[in-house]
Amino acid sequence: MTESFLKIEDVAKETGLTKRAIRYYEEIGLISAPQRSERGTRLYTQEEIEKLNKVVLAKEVLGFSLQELQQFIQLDEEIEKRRRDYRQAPGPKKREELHQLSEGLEKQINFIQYKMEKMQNFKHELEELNQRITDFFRQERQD
Amino acid sequence: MTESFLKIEDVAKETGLTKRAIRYYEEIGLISAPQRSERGTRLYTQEEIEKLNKVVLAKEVLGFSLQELQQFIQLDEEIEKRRRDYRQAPGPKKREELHQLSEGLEKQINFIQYKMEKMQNFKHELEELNQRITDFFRQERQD
DNA sequence: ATTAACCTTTACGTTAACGTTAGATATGTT
DNA sequence: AACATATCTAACGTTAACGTAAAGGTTAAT
Repeated sequence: MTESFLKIEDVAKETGLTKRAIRYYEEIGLISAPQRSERGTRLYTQEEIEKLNKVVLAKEVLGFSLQELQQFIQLDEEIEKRRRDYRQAPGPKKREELHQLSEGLEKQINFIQYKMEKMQNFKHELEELNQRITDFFRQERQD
Repeated sequence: MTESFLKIEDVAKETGLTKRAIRYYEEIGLISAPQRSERGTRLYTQEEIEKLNKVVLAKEVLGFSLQELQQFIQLDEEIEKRRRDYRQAPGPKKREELHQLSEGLEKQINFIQYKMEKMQNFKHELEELNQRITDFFRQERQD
């Protein structure tokens, strides 16, 4: 019946990570420590799995190191926190922090934009090469 | 007067790599060995620099490992070779090779496409976060 | 009740991609 | 000619991101 706690192997299967990697991510503080059962077994929530999936995606797709990811996550969490804390009462110092957060975000956005443009170029080159090959076959059929 | 040979430090400056990295890339076969002076000093051509710059770009932007890059480069070189060799006389076995090249290219293209889509999603998320922050400031100005 | 299959921590091993140091030449400058 | 610089090879060092093995405890099933 009590079905909602997930052990580490379930998490591993859902994220594609190994159990070792998951523990390692926790060890270096990339993800926060999950709840434990009375005997010490790690129990994960669905939310934590989604967080891990995000990590995996950002790592594999963006090619970020775990250190870089840590900064992203930190950014993300601070924003979440701010959103809760200062909904009605953003003090004057906090506004400065918000500005800095925004600047950090813009930097990251530009960086991704830059990467995407370069990737587009690269893709274009590959497509041109492939076009030449298929052109060759087409030409041959007209023999 | 003889100005056209570039020593390794020049290459390092133009590519942003270290001398060690350049020798290492040669060592693992990522780039081919350049000419040497009589006494053994590596002498690079402009073409080789451009090749290295491509490597740097692909590594940093695409987040590829040197192993993955090796496959890309191999692909690229084989295509170049084929283009010279079989312009008029593509034997029957070679046509099979061409097909395989094309398949390899398409895989890589799809892979890049996949990456770009995920990056787009990621970028969107960051932009939404940033939007919330700037929205907050805008709202405040209407106080 | 004894396997089998999990979980845990601890700790040493591994691979990629270089960094660093050493020792021997080479080149360029005054 | 001497001196600072740069180049070479060879070899050991380093860091990140885990892999793997050992030793022990728990739970599930036969």
